[in-house]
Amino acid sequence: MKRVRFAPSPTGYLHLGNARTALFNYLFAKHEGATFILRIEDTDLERSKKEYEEMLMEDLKWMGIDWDEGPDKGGPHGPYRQSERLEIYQKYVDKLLKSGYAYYCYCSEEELEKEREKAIAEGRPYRYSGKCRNLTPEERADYEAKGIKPVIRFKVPDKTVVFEDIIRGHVEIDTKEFGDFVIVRQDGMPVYNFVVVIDDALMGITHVIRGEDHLSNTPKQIVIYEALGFNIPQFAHLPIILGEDRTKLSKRHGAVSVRALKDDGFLSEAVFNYLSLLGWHPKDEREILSKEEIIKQFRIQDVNKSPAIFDRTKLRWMNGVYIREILDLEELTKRAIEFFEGFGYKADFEYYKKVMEAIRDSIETLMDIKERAKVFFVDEFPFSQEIKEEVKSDPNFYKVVEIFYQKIKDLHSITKEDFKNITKEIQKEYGFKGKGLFHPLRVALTGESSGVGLDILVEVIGIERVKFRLKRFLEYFG
RNA sequence: GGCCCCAUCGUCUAGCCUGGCCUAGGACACCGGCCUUUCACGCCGGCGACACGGGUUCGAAUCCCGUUGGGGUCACCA
Repeated sequence: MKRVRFAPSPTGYLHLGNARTALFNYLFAKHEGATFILRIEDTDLERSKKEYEEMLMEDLKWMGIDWDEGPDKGGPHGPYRQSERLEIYQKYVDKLLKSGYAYYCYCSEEELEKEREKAIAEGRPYRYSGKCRNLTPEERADYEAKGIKPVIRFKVPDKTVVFEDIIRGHVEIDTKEFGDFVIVRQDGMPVYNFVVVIDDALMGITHVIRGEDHLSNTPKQIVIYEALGFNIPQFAHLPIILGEDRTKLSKRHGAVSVRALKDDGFLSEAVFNYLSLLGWHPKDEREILSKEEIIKQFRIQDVNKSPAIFDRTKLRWMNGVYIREILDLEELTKRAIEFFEGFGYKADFEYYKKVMEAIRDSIETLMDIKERAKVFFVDEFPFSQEIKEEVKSDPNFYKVVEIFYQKIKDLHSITKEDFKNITKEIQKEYGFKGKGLFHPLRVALTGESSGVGLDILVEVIGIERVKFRLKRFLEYFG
C-alpha cells in the first residue's frame, strides 16, 4: 500500500507553494489509491502556533483536499503532531548515540559563528569541523561540570549518497557538502532533518513528495535512514513556484496564501484547477478540468523539472470560467452571499440569485460583485460632473428620460419584455434610438454609462424603484 | 562564493526520452474585427518562442560539450 504525507509547519496561513505540494500529494494519493497523511511539524516552538494549525486544516479543506490520517482524525500511526512524538524521537536519539552514529557537541554558537564567518571570508564553504566527534568521557565530564548544554550531532559517514528522484532522475551528492549536522538542539528539541526521517519511516511513508527546496536535505535524511536501518522511501521533488520577479514565492509577493485568495473572491475549484497546471499538464489540450478528471490523469512522473511563475491574471481568467460556466446559479449565489453582505448589499437569497444571473458573465472574482452589482442595490447614486454637463448640453437627454417616465408611471410591474416594447414604442413615436435612447435611460437609472442590460435591470429592481430613480433624475435636472 | 537544479512565445505549457510528421501546437495577456443599446460574455483573426556557440547526423527544439542567464540550497527553520 502506498502512503504519502503533507507535513506543514503551523507558522502561518497555507501558502500557495505549500498548497501546491499538498495538492500534488493528494492527486498522487487519489490517482494511486494511496493513503494520504497530514502531519503537523511543530518542532519549532518559537514560530509554531496552534491557531495556525487550525487554519491550515481549514484552508486545505477549502481547497477540496482531505486526508485519511491526521491530528484531527487520528489513525494507526499517531500521534500526528511532532510535539507529541518527543518520546519516540528520544528513543531513536539514544539508539544513534549508542551505536556511535551521533555524538554530543559542546561548541558554543558564538564559536561556530566565528568559524562560519572565517570560512566565508576565506571564500571556502563552511562545514562543522567535527571537533567534538571524539571527545573522551573526561572531556565531556569537564564540559558538563561547567554547565555547558550540548547539542547532538549526527556523525555523517564519508560517502556519496545516491538516489533516483521520480521527477529529477538520478541524484548524487557527496556528504562532504554538509558535514555533521545537528539533530537535537541545546534545549533538547530534535530538529527537522532528524524527526522527518523517524516520522516518515514509522508512518510507513512510501513516497515523499515535496518542494525542490528540500532536495539538498534529502541526502542528510538518507544517511539517517541508513543508520537506523529503515527502508528508504521514493522521493519526488516538485519544482518550486516563483513570483513575478522569478524568486521563490513568498509573503512579499503580496496575497499568496489560499486564505487571501479566498478572501479575494476566488473559488476553490478554480484554485485547485489552476494550481494543478503549474508544473503539470494533461495529455490533451483542455485546461478546465474537474477534480475527478485531474485525479484520473495525474501522474507524478509527468511533473516538470522547471519552476513556474504564479500568474494571477490567468487564475483570474480561470476563476471567471468557473463563475460563468461551471458552477450552477444556486451554488454560485450561496458562495457570493458573504460578499454581497460584506459590500453592504442587503437582500434575500432570491434577489441575490437574480443579480448573480445578471452579472455572472461580467465578473472574474466574487470581489468584482462590488462594482458590478452596485446598480441593483443603490438607488440614490450621485450624479457626476460629467453627467451634469452631458444633460445640460443635450436637450434630448432629459426629454428621453421624461418620455420614458411618462410611459411607465402608471404601471404596476415591469418585465424585460415590457421594457423592450416600451423602448420600441419610443423609437417609433419619437425617433430616438440606439445610444441616443439607451444612454440617457442608463444614466438616469444607474448613474453609469455602461453595465448590465437595462431590460434585465428594470425587471430585477422592479417598477417602484425604476419610478423612484427616474423621478429623482427628473427632479434633479428639471 | 561552493554544491545542485533549470532553460520553447511576456506568462502557463505541448513537442524532447524513442532526431525527420515542427514553415514549433494550445491557453492567459495584448491588438484588430464581428455580435450588441453600453460594458462584459461569445465568435473570428493577428502579434509572439526553440537563450547563445560549437559539435554528432543526410537531417536537431529534440542527442553531446561549452557559454550565458535564472533559480534553489548551504541554520541549534521547516
